[in-house]
Parts: sequence; C-alpha cells; structure tokens
Amino acid sequence: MAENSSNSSRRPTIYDLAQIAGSSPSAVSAILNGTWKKRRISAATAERVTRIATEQGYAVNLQASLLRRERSHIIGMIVPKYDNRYFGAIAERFETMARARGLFPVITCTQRDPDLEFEAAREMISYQAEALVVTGATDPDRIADFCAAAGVRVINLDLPGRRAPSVVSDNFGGARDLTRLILSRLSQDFGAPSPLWFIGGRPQDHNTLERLRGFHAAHDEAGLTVPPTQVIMPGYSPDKAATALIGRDFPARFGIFVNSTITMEGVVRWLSETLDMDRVRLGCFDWDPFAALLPQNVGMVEQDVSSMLQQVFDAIAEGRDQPTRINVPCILRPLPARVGQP
Amino acid sequence: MAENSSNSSRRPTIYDLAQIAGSSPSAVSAILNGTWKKRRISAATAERVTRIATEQGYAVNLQASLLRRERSHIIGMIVPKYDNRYFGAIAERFETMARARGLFPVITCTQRDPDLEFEAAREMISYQAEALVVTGATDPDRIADFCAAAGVRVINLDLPGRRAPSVVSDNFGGARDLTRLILSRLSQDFGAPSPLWFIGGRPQDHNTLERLRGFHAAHDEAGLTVPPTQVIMPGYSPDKAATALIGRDFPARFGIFVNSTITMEGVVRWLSETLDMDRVRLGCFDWDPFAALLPQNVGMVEQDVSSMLQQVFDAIAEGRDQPTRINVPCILRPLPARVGQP
DNA sequence: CATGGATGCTCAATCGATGCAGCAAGATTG
DNA sequence: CAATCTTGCTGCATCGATTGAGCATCCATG
Repeated sequence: MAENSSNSSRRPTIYDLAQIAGSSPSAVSAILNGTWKKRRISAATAERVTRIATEQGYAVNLQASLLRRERSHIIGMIVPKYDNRYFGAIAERFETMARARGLFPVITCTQRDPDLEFEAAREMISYQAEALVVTGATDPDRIADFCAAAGVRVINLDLPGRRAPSVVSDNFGGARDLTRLILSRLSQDFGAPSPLWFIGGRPQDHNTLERLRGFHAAHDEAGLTVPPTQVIMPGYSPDKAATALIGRDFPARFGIFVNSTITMEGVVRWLSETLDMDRVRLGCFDWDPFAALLPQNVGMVEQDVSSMLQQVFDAIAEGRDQPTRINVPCILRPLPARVGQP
Repeated sequence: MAENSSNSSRRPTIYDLAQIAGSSPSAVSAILNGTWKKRRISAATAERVTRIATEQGYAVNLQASLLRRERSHIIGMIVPKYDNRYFGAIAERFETMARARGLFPVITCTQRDPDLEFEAAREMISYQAEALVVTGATDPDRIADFCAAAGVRVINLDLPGRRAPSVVSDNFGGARDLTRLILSRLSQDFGAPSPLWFIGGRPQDHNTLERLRGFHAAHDEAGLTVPPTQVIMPGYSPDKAATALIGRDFPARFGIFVNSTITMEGVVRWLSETLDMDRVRLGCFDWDPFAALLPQNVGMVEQDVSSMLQQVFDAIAEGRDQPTRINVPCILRPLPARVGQP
C-alpha cells in the first residue's frame, strides 16, 4: 500500500513532502497535525498533501514535534513484574485509561530492582513524561525526590511513599477479612480453630506489615494468639517460600495465609510434594482464576484495580502533590468447598 | 536530595547549567553525555558541572537529544494482552534482553484490536523506534507494509505474517505431542481411547489452524477420526468458551484439548459448574503454574519464550528482512496423575 | 477606483542537545 | 624567540516540527 518511491533509506520529513507537493513545510505541518482549518489552508491542498503523506509512508517525528510543543501527553508507569494477574491488570487498565484521556502510556518493568526502578524513572522523565505512576517500588521516595526536582508529578501505586500521593489497597482490611474467612472455614472443616501460618513478603515491606496487622487483628477477635514462628517472610518468590517451609513441623490439620499469588506457587508446590493436601486450608491475598480452583483454597482477596487507577488519574488531573494516602477497599472472594469434610 | 533552587516550575536545560557553572552549553553537553574526555574538558570542570546538574535535578531532554543523534536505540513491541503467563513472560524477557543490548524497550498492549495495533505501531515509528516486534497481531502485514515504507525493521512474533520475518512456536509439533499425551492418559485412566474435543481460538487464526493440524495428526496416528462437531473455535475468551460448551452432549468419559490458558479458564468454570470433574481429562496449549495443578490436567505445552526472543534479537541484529519463518520447538510438560483411576 | 476584509498561503524563529570547526593561552621544540 | 603543539574550551549550524507574523491576491463595498 504505502510505497516509499525514490529515497529508500531515510524517513520522509515535512520538507520532503512540501517539495513533492509544491508547497511549504508550514502548510504540510498544519495539514498533518490537524490545525489546517484554523490556519486557512484550502481543502484541496490539504487533501493533496495528505495523499502524498500516505504514499510516502510519512509518520511525524515525535522527537521534533514534542521538542517544540509545550505538552508531551506522555504518562509513564513502572511496574515490578508481569508474572501475575494483579500487575498485568494494572498495566492493561492503565494503558486503556490513559488512551481514553488522550495520553500516551509508556510502561516499563523493573524486576523489583531498586536501581532499575530509579533508572527507568529517570528515562521516563527524559522522555518528558508529564506524570509518573510508580507501582510497587522498593524505594519510591528516591524517585519522588528526583521527580520533584524535575517538576514532574508522581503518584505511588500499590506501595506507598512519604513524598508523593499514594494509592494503595486496604491491605489491613483485606487481610483481616481473609483471615476471618480462613479461620471460620478451618473450624467448619476441622473443628477447633487454631492460629494460622503467614507466609510470604518481607518484614520491611509496607503491604506485608499491614496485612500482618490485619492477620493478627482477626486472630485477636477470635481469641487466638499467633506464635512468632508461624510468621514466615522470606520474600515473595515461590522458591524462597518453598525452601522456608521445608523441614518445619506442622500439626495434623492447619491453615495458611499466603501473601501473594507468586508466593502461592511455592506453597502449593511444597504442599503437593510433601504433604497430604487434605490436612490444609489456605487463603491468598491477590486473585488468580486458576489458583481459585485449588481445592484447599477457601478464598482470595482481589485488589480493586479499576478503582485504584481511577484514583490515580483523579490525583493526576487534580494536580495533587501532597503525600496523601488513599486506601481502596479490596474485594473478598470466598470460594466454595471443594474438598470433602472429614 | 536533589533540590531545584530558584526557577521551580521548569526543567533545567544545559543552557541553565552552563550559566550557573559559568561555562558553555557545549561543554555541559559533552560532560553530561560522557564524551568530555574526547573533547578535552578538564576533570575539574567536569566534576563541577556534574555536581550542579545533580543539584538542579537535571535530566537530559531525550526529545532534543534523539532529534540530533542518528540512532534512537529505541526498540518497540506490541503485545495483545498481559493477562496470561505467556505474554507476560514475553514482555519481561523482551525488556531484559533489550536493556542488555543497550536498547530502550517500549511495549504497548493492544487488546487484540487491529486498529489499536496499527495505531500503536505508528506511534512507535513516530518515536523513531529502530525496530518493531509485532506480537500476536491480528493483521501483521498491514503493520509490516507501513514499517517498510518508513524504513523500520519489523519482526513478527507468535503469529506469522507474509511481509516480514516471523518467529513462531512449532504449534503443529506442540499440539501433536500434547494430543498424544492426552490420548494416552485417556486410555490409561479410562480404557478405550476416543477422539478428543478441541476448544478455543479462531478458524482464521494461523496458530489455531496449526495446532488443529497437530491435533488431527496425533489422532490419525492412533487410528482415530475427530467428528467436526468436536472442534469448537469461538475465540479465546473464557466466556465464549464456556458459552460454546453449555448444552452440548458429552460421553461418560472424554478428553479435551484446550487451545490457551485463557480459554482454559472458561472450560474449567464450565466443568466445575456442570459436570462431574472426574469424567474428563484435559491438556492445554500454554503454561500456567496454577492451571498445572488442576487434577484433570494431564499436561501443558510451554512455549520457549527465551529461545523465541533470542531468535528475534538475532534477526534484528543481522538485519534480516525477508519474510522467513522460524519455528521454535515447544516444551511438553506432562503432569502427574492427581485423580484416582476408576 | 481606492479601501477593507477575507482567503491562502510562506517566512523565520524556536524548542534543547550535539558535534564540527575554530580560537586563545600556555608548553615545548629547534 | 618564533614556530608548533597541546590543552581547554566556545560558537554556531543542525536535527524536524510548530507557530506567530506577515504578505500577496481576490472580491466586495462606498
């Protein structure tokens, strides 16, 4: 269809098109960026230039265009990983919502590496991003400081920071509700309720601590005390979780609070390799449609990605930059019993 | 840390830094882009300017920089979705490999929408991307034509096109191996082997057809013929799969070939709502760690994302632009029996 | 037929970084 | 001590698109 006629190697510019069309670069520019009516270019010229642009396979050079324009309309996001439904949904929803607002979304994935997070943020700023959404960052304040100096708006998502507005899930409430659910299913299926195990995350991690607080709150309500040895925080990775569980003693019947779907992979691998799966009931923070089908799984906490991103875009639109904290309630998804009660 | 001293609103440029440092913009530019030794700037000046840049929260304007430089080092990718492990792994691996090669990866997600795919490709070209990886696109040839006209290299990934090199999984081989596995497990668990159902994908979709070919080849080997009514291709979405399955008649014991993990969600929902799960054995094209734990699942086909992307980067590095086709073998992952044999 | 307005353009400065050409001051050499 | 080399810079054109200012025509009006 589009056929670059003569000069095969280089991309055509408005100067090339102007020469072919026998008009000026200004006219071509106005025609191709849609301001031609305002600039009183005739419809005939506009059509001719547009046709030539298509024939030549012209695409505007955004580097040149953005250099001149005052706004870039670029909005950046960094996410740690794409290996679970939560961050996948965040990325997809962010792109859709950004486009709906006439913004150009740029996302990059930083592998939970603090240096890569910072470098990626710096790159976004170098691309003249108008705002940056920092998702699940290890060190959001370092990025916020840099963005403040550069005059770029930042919003923290998922993990809060002290130097910019943060939109996070109500980790406390979600974890408390999930813990209640696991405890009630435990007593329903196994009789006497006993304190759960908590597995996954890091002691330095804000979300892990909030969830642990909800976990303890639900135990307190039930008059239970969790022995410190039952709280295991070796990071999020499946391997670390599985390794941390191996060789421990567990009672005949027990329950587990799993801190993320990624951790859940390790937990389930360990369970299936070493234990009679019927001895255990578990619940998991975060949603995954297949994990929801595991027979021992009594419930999952789905984070409300749409509402969270709505808050993010509201904060950006309003130009908020005080370090406020917005807590978005989670959605508890109880799962039907799939294992026979003994 | 970084503190923008006086003019709070706008980002500092090399001209601002030059004024503060009492030197010229050229010197500042050379110092900050690392060419200062070659340009015989003294270490003292370099250090002073670098300090001032940090203090002012300077970040290079890549729009201006890239406009001037001859190479952008940007490499673009479009992916359909982030809602499964396969595309998630592609995105993560692509970013890592691109960075390792000194390239700046930009990925955007196009929701399986052909117009959005094209618009996204055009945007990447406008950003002066040096190459574009088109993953799972509905209409890769339209994009390839546009890129050819603009003189930008394109590689198709996952779904092949006719106008550019394509790197795809060996869908035929993978599907044949998986079908063999399901059939053998079926006869092992249920006795007599009978033709499987095939669910998911679209009849226009290259990968679906290749997998269907492998599916039939394995049946042929076993002396079985699949009735056409057992091949159901309503798209990939869980809802469409579940809807297509409702109300059909199935024998007492049977097997299903599921065309993707996304489709698998619908299949499993339908199974759990309407059928005794013990009646069925299934296998799925694509890998998901939780889906692997479903007791009826006898095996999954993992696509070799690392090898595929290695081929993609090789093709880009070699400057290949003939429409060659590279088939990357898949990895069959048989799963242990988890349901009691009757 | 001079005047004023509308129409349909073109000119040229500009955005910020880059890099070649060149220049001044000091050091070295014949 | 003039000639040459080295060191350490600065000046300026340039990349491609944008945009305010301006300049010919043409037509209508008094």
